[in-house]
Amino acid sequence: MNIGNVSEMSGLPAKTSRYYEDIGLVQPSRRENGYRDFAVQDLHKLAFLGRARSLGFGIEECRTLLSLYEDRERSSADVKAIAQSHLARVDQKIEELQALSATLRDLVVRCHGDDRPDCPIMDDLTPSDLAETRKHSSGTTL
Amino acid sequence: MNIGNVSEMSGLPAKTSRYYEDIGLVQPSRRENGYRDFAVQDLHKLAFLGRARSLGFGIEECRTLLSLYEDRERSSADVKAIAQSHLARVDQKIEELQALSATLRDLVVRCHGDDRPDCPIMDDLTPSDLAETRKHSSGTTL
DNA sequence: CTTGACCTTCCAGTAAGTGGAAGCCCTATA
DNA sequence: TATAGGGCTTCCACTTACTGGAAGGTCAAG
Repeated sequence: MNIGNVSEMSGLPAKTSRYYEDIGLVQPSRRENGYRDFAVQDLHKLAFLGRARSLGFGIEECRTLLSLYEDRERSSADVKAIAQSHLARVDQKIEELQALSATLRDLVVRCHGDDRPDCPIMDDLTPSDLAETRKHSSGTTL
Repeated sequence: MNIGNVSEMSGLPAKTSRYYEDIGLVQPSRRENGYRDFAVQDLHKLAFLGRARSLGFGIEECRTLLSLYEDRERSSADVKAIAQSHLARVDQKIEELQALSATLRDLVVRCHGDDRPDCPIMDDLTPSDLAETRKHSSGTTL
């Protein structure tokens, strides 16, 4: 199967399938002309990866999930543990964003939003206490 | 003021201040020995940037906010518009993550999590309908 | 034979920094 | 005065998970 068909059937862009080969998630064989020749199993793997990625699993988690996926003997506990830790990260991120949303909403409500320079958003961004220690929690990834 | 002091007082790592100089957010002067010499205004700007970043504003938004911050004549409407559009993105992201959380939670609950290979998470990740079109919404940024 | 679609590789760029190496500069102490 | 340390400099590479694009080979149709 050519990469174009795989792309169509898996929903992944061709570039992504090539990238997944680069990082060793799939190993399609090659034809004499150099074209990749994807087996049905590769297609399944790619579709699996697409689903897992759309659920927010990171690439390395996907790699683990994929090895579990291929292991007919794997325990469901292994899979569950990964999903649970991912869920915890997602929920944590939601909390952070909700706090952020509340702050922004408050700022936006308090800002009259006319052509006067006076603005509570700016006031809030302008710190009086410069030595305050702030955590850069916005950098947390999923 | 040396970069170390600025780092301490602004809460930003020294590397970040250098990076912000690289991308033109601050322009500290230099001493004869090549050391950066930050003025109090630079310190204020960096602290402002730290706050704005921790509220999730992107660098380019920060650049705009900073120019508004420096413009004593700017209208609060300009600032409000940026904050509002950012708030909308944050809220959108929260919704996406909540949907994700619900899906993951459901999967985790349904998985018995023992040493049997049978696992609803895997089943769910294994698509029966390969031609289904899925959006890769997980890639949305704030 | 040519056109156009499809395939290949490689390079570069994204966001926003972070880590590390090599090498000055400055100050204090033995 | 020599040296040790800490702070400062630049530059390069790495991070995540791709995506865009250029240059060029392959294939099927007209």
